[in-house]
Formats: sequence, structure tokens, C-alpha cells
Amino acid sequence: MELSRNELIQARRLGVIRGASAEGFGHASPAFSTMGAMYLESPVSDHSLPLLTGLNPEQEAAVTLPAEHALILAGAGSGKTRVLTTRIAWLLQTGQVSPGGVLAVTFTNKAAKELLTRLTAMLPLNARGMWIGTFHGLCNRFLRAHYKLANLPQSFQILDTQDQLSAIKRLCKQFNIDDERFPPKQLQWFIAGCKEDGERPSDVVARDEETRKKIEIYQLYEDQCQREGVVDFGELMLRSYELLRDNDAVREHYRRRFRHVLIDEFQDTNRLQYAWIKMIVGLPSESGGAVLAVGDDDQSIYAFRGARVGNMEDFVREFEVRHQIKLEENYRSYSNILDSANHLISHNKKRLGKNLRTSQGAGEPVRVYESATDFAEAEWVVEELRQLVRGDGFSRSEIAILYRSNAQSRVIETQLFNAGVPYRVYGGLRFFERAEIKHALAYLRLLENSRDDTSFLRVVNFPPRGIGARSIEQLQDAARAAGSSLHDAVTSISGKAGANLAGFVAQIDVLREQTAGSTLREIIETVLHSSGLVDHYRADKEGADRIENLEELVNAAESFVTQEGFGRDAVALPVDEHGTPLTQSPVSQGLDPDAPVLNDAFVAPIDAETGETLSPLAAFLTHAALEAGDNQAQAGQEAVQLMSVHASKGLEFDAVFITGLEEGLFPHENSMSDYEGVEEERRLMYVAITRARKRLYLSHAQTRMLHGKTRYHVRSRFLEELPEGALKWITPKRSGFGSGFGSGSGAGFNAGARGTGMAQPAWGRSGIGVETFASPPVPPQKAAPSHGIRAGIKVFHTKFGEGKVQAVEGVGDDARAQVNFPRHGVKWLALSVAKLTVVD
DNA sequence: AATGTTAGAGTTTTT
DNA sequence: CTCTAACATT
Repeated sequence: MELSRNELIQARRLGVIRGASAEGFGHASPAFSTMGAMYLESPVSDHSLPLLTGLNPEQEAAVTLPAEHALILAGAGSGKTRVLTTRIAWLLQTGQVSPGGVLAVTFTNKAAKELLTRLTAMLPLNARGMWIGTFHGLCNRFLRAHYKLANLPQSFQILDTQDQLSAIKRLCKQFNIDDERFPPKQLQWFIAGCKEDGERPSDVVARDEETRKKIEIYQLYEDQCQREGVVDFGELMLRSYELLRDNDAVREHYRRRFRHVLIDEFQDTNRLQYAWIKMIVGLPSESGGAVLAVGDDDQSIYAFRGARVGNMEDFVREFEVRHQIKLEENYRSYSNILDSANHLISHNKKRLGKNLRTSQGAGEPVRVYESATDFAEAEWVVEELRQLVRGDGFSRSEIAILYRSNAQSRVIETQLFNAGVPYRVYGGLRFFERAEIKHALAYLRLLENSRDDTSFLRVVNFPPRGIGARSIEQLQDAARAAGSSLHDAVTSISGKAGANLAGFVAQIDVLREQTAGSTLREIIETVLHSSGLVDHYRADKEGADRIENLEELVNAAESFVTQEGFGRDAVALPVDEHGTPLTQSPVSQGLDPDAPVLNDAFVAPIDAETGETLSPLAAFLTHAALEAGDNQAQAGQEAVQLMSVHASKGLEFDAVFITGLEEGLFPHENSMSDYEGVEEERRLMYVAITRARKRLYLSHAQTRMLHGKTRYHVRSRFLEELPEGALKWITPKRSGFGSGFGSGSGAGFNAGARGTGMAQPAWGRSGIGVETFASPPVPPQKAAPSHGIRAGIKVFHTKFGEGKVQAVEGVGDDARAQVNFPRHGVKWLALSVAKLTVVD
């Protein structure tokens, strides 16, 4: 029995499958230390500090480097985060730097949190003045502090990817841009790409007419964002970079301030981020602080979004790096797993060169399994999984099933579901991306910034209040004519449409006044009810979940205020070189004075001169935009983890299954055309392998349902690139039936090659080679006139059960077989339609 | 304005 | 196959 997507989703909702529901949202980050400024213990300089115990020589060398530029090549599982945190702690403890002089930047909020958590656990330090966060978070903080210089409104809003796309769509409509020639998605990609390369419209080279037009649209988009007081993710970076570049005073201030700049996952930085680093630190000739870049070129898997491994070489050259340390001791995996990873990645030419080693034993061999179908592959995974849990005592949450693309999860989910194995799927909608949450946030954003047309359009008629497409068009024309926001253009619309629009605007304006001085919680609750959102969803019979999520939004806001403060991302804290705040300010309005103060950001003025602070609401909206919401919060359930290989980066598990190791899938067909693409896919495989601590399982299927068609796949070249000695090839159990699959659950077994084409492919090797294949096996596509069905053999049909083939006639799509089913009699079946599996 | 129909597309993902 | 978005219909 297969479950439809909807059924799966429904099942998850009902909690049959744990995880993946709204529960996964929370703010677990620990409180910032609120202790006084005790960062400076008595300066110590000897190396027998407790901090350094347990570090291996390379790690210790990295931690105790002098204040000079350095590159740490940190292999998977080599204690990278430990080095980063210990380095910071060591610098602080030995009095070489004050918290205000530290800048540590990561890519994800999760990594930033982890850094902070582990750091505060190490040292009773005051987080005051430390800049630890994501690139975007820090840029936001910076722009909030210098919004005037950056030419932004004080309460500028951040567009996420969805918002950006709808802004572009709106723009295209307004300027009658042919969306066939210029699909909004493509424009979005173009604009984001330009910004990642640090290019404004005027910087982009118009190679051809099409590009020229795109540049024009890019410019229009920029104008629109500026007019509306919003910035997209790329803009946060780019504008920060430009301000540093163009304003000598600001640049010098930060260069003097940050004595130590630490960069995590350096191989994932894009051009602009690297340029930003150069700007905020300064090259050696410009006497800035010391940069400690930590990265692993072998784990660079984000080229598709602008990551540029070349930054590592550029860094070494431009910063005249004299310290390069390789962390090659792996503390995670047994050597069979590690050897596999090393052997695989050695096939890449473009490498800085690194070889992981471990003092652990060989461990179990890496198991490789070939199955006939994706379905059978999933069955095998579930079976092995049971063995791991029941037989070998593995904890389910310590087992991961990885795949190259998310679509692959479905088959596996179905099997897990049928077997009653709790599982949890990573990826998918994040909390702040849900439609109802975005609606609520749009109202809130309008309170902050009535010029935000994207938000205006999102909720002007949601819940429906009789404002149709025509009225909106009229309004957009009026706004364009007047050069004003939609909000302000409403007064120029007359008639019924005008009255409705005026009603909406009045509602927003009233809400704004009404909630002035309220706490964040009160504001949100008022907005949720006055806007009609709650009523709307209450009327909807399927709105219960949405209401729940809206309630969760209130909770999120509450915990934002009380637990996280207004977040380190909210505002910048102007400080002097020693990290001492330049201004003290009263707690901002609407806050419980007894609430723990966790981060200065939240009491700090964003404007050092006027002492103005960011409102709690503005801070929360920023938080919502920069942190899409953990959908990965620990459910506490003992559930198997399902995720894409990309999503697994940075995680580790006792046992890992890597599925779908097939040419075209992994490596993905879209990456196979060029060499660079294949190398990145190989790095991806490397990442996948190195996730495993004790057990590693690799599998591939001969046929797979993809886009509704059965596709035939040769096994992945990556399998041929593993060291034979570390592997154990498992002979597939043929076609399922009675072949000793545990509890003998025979239901819906091995539907075989479903859909069109042949049934069981005939090229299935019985024992896939013990020897390494120098060249990949002959692709089966053409070589299979044999559907494998001939007179005399036994076949299995999903409806009719097992039967004996009596005759076969016709070729290709016309092929038919006469089958005698004991229970249903003799049938003629079209092989292109019937679901037949060969039974041995 | 709500609901049904059809065409088209379909890696990887964070901010 | 399965999801989405745009279009058409009531």
C-alpha cells in the first residue's frame, strides 16, 4: 500500500509520524550571560590552561596562534567548532582581546548559536559587545546602527526569498515585462547573483540585449525596494559592504575595533562576503585585526548559491597567510568509513589536499546494496534499520537516511510508515514561512512601515474584504502616478473600491495607534483578532492548524522578548575599542523591567546620538526575517532522521544510509555535464559518508520512479571510487518473496518495475562484483529488449498475485503476455501497463 | 469570490 | 507522480 503525499501529511498531522509538525518551533538558545564585565581574568600566558587540555597538537597550535592571519583546514569531524570556541575563549582569558574586539561569523543561525553556547559554557564571559552571528545577522546589526549613513529608514524591513519573488512579480506586472521572456524566478536568480558578486546594476556588464534588459529590471527593482524601505538578503550584505567601503570613518572604527575576526565554513563564502571581510578587517598593509578562517575545501557543496572555494586561495595570497594548519585527526568515524571518504575524495583534482586519519579501529565494513527498484531499496533500508535498532541497540534518532534530492523521501516514508517506524523529515516549510504566519507578519510590518507594499498587497484582501483585483490595479496605478506607497494612494481612489480600501487603511492606522505602548504580545494578539485572521481561520474547517500556528506566533514573540532579548541581530551596540558601550540607555518601552536582560542589543540605542531604540515589534520582525524558525527543534522522539545530504552537513549519526547512489541522481544529471559539477557532487558524497560514526550503508536501485516514469539507472560512479577493502557487497534478495525478510510482512511486496516499460530488468547481477569495475557496466537502456518475461517463468502481479507465463508476443509497448494465475485464471496482459515482477 | 480545471515543471538551501 | 500557478467557470 502506498500512501499519497496527502495521506502522509495527514498522518504527520495526526501525530502518527512524530516530528515535522508545528511543535518543532522553539527557541532553545540559552540565555546570554548577564554577569558583569568579568571577561578579564588575570592574564595568563602559559599553555597549561585548563582550556587547552585535551586538544591534540594541531588543535592546540590553531588555538594558540599569534594574532596573525591564519587558515585552518578542518576536516570533517576534526573538532572544528571546538577550535573556534577555544580560540576565542583563550584569547579572552589570556587578555589578548576584549569581547568587543571579537567578530565571529557563521552561515547559519544554528552554528552561531552553537558557538555562543559552547563559548559561554567554557568561560563565564560577558557577551556584551561580542559580535557573533551570521553574515546577514551581523550586517543587519551594522545597518541598524548606521541606518542613516546607509540611506535606509530606521525600521527597514527584510524581504525573504518569497517576499522578494512577489516584489519582482509585482514589478514585472507594473512595467509590462514579458514573463515568458523574463520569468520572475529567473530575474530573482539574476538579481541575487549580481548582489552575491557585489554588483550594482551599473556594474553589471551588458553582454547582450537580454542581459541589458535584465539590468534595467534590476535597477527598477532596486528603486522599488528603496522606495518601500525594504531590503533583501543580498542587500543586507551589499549595503554593509558599500558603507564600509565608502565611509572612511566607519570603516576605520570597525577596523580598529575588531582585533580578531573568525570565520566559520570559509569555503562557503561568496565573493561579496569575502570582499566584506576584507573591508571590515583590512589587508595586511592596512593594519587591521587578525583573521582566522576555518574551512574545508572538500566540504564545499554550495557553489550553486555562489560559494567560491577560490576564496581560500585568494585569502592565503591576499592576506599573506603564514599559518596554515590542517586538522586531519578525525574523532568521529571508524576507519572503514574514513578510508572510504578519503579514497573517494582523492578522485577530485582540485583540492588543497588533506587526509583524514583516526585512531579508532576499522569497525564494520561499509555495506553496499543493490536493489531492483526504489521500492525494494526502501524495504531493505527499513529491514536493516530494524536490525540496527532491535539487534544492535542503535538509537533511532542516531540513524539517518540520506538522499540527494528531497523527492526521494516519499518512497522511504511510505515504507517506514507501513512498518510503523517513527521518523522525522527535515526540510520543508519553516515556521515563519507558513502562509498564515506571513499574513500575520504582513499586518505587523504594516504597523511598522506603511510603505511596505509587498505586505500591503499580501493582506489588503486577506481575509477577504471585498477588495478585488480591479480595485488593487486602480490603486497601483494611482500610487505609481503619485509616486507614493499604496497605503498613501488610497485617498485618491473614489467610489466603492475607494471606500473599501479606505476601510482597510483606517484599520491599519487605528491598530497602530491602538497598540502604541503595548507589549509585543498585546500587539500581536490585537492584530490577530482585529485583522480578522483568527475569525477567518476559525470559519475554515481546516483552519485549526493555522490557528494553532498563530498562537505559536504569540509564544514565539513572548519567548523572543523574555528569553532571547531582542536578539543579537536586532541592533548594533556602538562601543569603543574596549567593548564598552558608548551610551547607556533605558529599557525600551513596553517591556517588563523584571525580565532578564539577555543581550544589550535589546536595550541598546540604535542611534548613539538620539538614544533611539528599535521597537520591540521591529526587532521581532527582524528576527522573523533572519531566522526562518527552527523546524529542527528536538522533538524528543526516538525517530529516524530523513534528510537530504545537503541538510546533513554539520551533523553526525551512529548509522547512516546513503540511498539512490545512481548515475543521474547522485551525481545528479544536471551536474554531470561539467567536471566542476561532478567534483562538487563528489564532495557532497564525501560529506554524506563522513556523517557516519559506526555504520554506513550505501544503496542504489536499478529502476526508480521519477517524475511519474520508471527510469533505469546505472549505479553511481562513486561506488566504484571506494576502497574495495572497506566494503561489503550485499547480494540483493531477489524479488522479495519469502527470502527471509524478517517478520514476513508480505503485503504489497515488490511491485517491481511499475508503470510503463519492462517489468523486472534482466541485467540484475546476482552477486554484484567483488572486484572493482574499471569501467562502469554497460548502460542497460538499449540492451534490454528483454522485459525479462518469457514463457515458463513465474511472475507476480499486484492484483492477481503469482502466476505462470504461458506465452509472450509483440515488442516494446505492444508486448503482451499470457499468464495463468491460479486464483484468477488465464489473462492476457499488456506489459506496458501491467505491473509484473519476475519471481525467481 | 470561491471552486474547479489544466498545463507545466520538477537538484541541492541559508539568510 | 505530485505540486503549483494560472486560467476558467459557477
